[in-house]
Amino acid sequence: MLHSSDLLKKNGLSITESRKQILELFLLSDGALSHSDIEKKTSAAFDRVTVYRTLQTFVEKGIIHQIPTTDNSILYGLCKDSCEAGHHHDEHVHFLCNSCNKTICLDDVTVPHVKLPNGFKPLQSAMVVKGFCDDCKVS
Amino acid sequence: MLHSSDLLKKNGLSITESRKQILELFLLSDGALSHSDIEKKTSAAFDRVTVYRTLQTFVEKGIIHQIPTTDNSILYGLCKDSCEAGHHHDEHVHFLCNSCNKTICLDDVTVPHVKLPNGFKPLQSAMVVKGFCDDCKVS
DNA sequence: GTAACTGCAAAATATTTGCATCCTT
DNA sequence: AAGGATGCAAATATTTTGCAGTTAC
Repeated sequence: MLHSSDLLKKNGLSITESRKQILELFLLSDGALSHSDIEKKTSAAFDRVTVYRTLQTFVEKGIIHQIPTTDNSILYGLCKDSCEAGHHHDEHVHFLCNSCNKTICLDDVTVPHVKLPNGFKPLQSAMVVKGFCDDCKVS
Repeated sequence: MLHSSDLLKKNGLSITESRKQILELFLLSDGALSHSDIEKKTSAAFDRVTVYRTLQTFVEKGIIHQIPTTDNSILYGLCKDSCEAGHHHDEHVHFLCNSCNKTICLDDVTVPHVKLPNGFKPLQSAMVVKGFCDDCKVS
């Protein structure tokens, strides 16, 4: 298991309490996290501003990526190893469970290519599927 | 061309100045609009609160739909005729242009089905493709 | 006339910025 | 020791709520 300190070091970031703990949350979480999730899970141990700045830094370094949502919030998910600074490989499908409300990165499900109208040049795609996850499905 | 008053009437909404003008914006716009787009385009003729409530009403009635974004904002796009209250048919692809920054509903491009891991039950999918649109493409 | 809609005020919430202090290297 | 990261204060922005006055039907 990759430890948070290693991951920080690998990305040229200095190792601080807030970065370690916030990154640890992502490593342990099975779903994506929002800013407020992080505040709750760290019991507001860190200043709100620090959380904003830490998340921003992680996104810039390619440690986490942003997941599109239809409410006005941003969700963040851990990137796979293959992500690099400024060059996200986040073309996997995100799954949002209507029951437990977790958002899960389906790292192994890649976003399919679609045929666009003439003249449109696609560069990257994101996909969010809603439904019931494996734990919540009615079988 | 469908007129805003007809569309309001069809959805059982009373016809007011703000609803007419905001809906007109959507009918004339070639891209999706955010709350602040609407404030700008109406020159703040209406109270900010009215805009919030109008957009919410339109979403409930199925006149517009929300488009997922990775910044913390909500974009709204006009629904096709087939949308009904509480039952959106917005499974089309949304295109976000990196150059002109417009978000366009590609009504004719439906979101493809993806094979999910065992146990996941999909109900609806959303897809956003980024790139260059027809107007901005480098040819 | 009545129910629904709007605008205003204000509260609640979220985000950004500047700066002094502290911590990592 | 030096540069970067944090916390605090405060400014700014966004969203929600209650209520009184106005408008559509």
